[in-house]
Amino acid sequence: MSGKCEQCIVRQFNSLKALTKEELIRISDCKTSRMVKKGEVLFDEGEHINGVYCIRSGVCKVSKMSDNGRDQIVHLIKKGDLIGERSLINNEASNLKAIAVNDMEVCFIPKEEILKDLESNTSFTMEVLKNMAMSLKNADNVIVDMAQKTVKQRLALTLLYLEERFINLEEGNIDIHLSREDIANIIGTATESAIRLLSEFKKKKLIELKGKQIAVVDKKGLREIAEGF
Amino acid sequence: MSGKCEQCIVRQFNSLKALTKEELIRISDCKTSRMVKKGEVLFDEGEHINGVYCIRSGVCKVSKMSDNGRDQIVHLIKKGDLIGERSLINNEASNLKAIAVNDMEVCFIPKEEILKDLESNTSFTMEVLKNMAMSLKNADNVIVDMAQKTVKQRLALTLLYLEERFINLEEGNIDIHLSREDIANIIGTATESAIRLLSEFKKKKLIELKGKQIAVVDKKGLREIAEGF
DNA sequence: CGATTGCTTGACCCCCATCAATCCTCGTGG
DNA sequence: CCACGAGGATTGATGGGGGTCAAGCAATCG
Repeated sequence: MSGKCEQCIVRQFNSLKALTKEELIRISDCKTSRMVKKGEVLFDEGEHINGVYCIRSGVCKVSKMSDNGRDQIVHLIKKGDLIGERSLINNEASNLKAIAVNDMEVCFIPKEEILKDLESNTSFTMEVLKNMAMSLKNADNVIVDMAQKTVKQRLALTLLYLEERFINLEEGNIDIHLSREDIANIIGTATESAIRLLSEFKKKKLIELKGKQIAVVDKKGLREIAEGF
Repeated sequence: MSGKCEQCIVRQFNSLKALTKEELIRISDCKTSRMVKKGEVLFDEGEHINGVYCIRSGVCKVSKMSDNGRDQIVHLIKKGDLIGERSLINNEASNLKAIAVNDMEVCFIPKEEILKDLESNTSFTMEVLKNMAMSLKNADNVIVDMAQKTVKQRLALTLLYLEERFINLEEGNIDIHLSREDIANIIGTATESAIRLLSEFKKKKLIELKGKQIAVVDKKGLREIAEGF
């Protein structure tokens, strides 16, 4: 069922592109592939992942449960992304939960193999390091936005982000089906608040709601809102 | 004025501990030391740092300006910490500003030297990687807290954090002089709100305010507040 | 076609941002 | 040595954002 890593296009999008052909063949031999259906849990908080997932297709939401019982979504992972490096590197159980937003195909590479390459292939390690540095910078930005911006601003930011990462070029829609609750859990607010603001944005012709799909119409308008008029 | 890295205790606290004696001597020869007075800027947003700072003494607050004109403090850096790795690794200008909270003594190690060691010393690279992974996990937690917790909860968390990292064992105080505005800028709220909550905590005997110093009295009580009663 | 789940809107109220006024605490210079 | 000014700390008043509860509506599914 699973193909060969050497021929897999997906790896061009992540750190694995720094591996040599030999390393890829070795990885290919020990990896396992797996389908994850929409709504299924890829891994849960507290679980030892013991490896890295490489996403071949589909999208998953990565969240953490807060004390108040609400899930906060901290990442959206899609085709070409790696996930699980952090827990692997500091050798801890995952502090995050990953749930498929639509059907996914993922490859699992066991810990030892990745560690072997991290030890021996410097340019691979540097790639991983670069990715982490980017994620870290990104996380700092999110912290600032969460701390300083209103819910309305955060929704505008989130829509722009979703448009950028998940646009369907043919239809102009945001091409993942997130529930209103999911959206609320990205921006960190109550579902009702998110809904109300969405309909406000719609009224102002900033977005369109085609059935359940969301399409960004006025990027500039959203950007202005996100930055505070 | 500056000592030798090989003999510097501070490096035990950060990734530099993974360097060999020879590497340390080389670093020692090309590093520069510098005093930064309270309130002075170590580096600013948009600045190319071109190296890494190793903090020998003192504390600095690392912040990012939000669109609304308020500084959000995202890190507090103290003795033994390294800062600047991220910008170095992805070769970008800093997106953060660092200001000394009290007088500091810092060593600056130029970019090329660090990169040289990253390329050649795997265990050093892995140390850096581990640190990043930890920071990243931490950042995710902060995002969740910012998104989901009330200002009161965030203040309780912040006080516990400050107590843990900056306690003065003799006096039981939190041993850095942060202004009320600084504290507000950590939790992401207005100065007045922070002040009001501090005096509420004092009334409930959770903390004591000795002059400008803050001392945590009832950790358990604060923890309960932080988790939502 | 019930029934469960998700979406939407209304009503209510509390938290918190904002503006304003006062007090406190220094450092500085007369 | 004291007076004064400036910046920080504190408290009060006020209004709006957004969380929560509740009810009605649409959609999906066995």
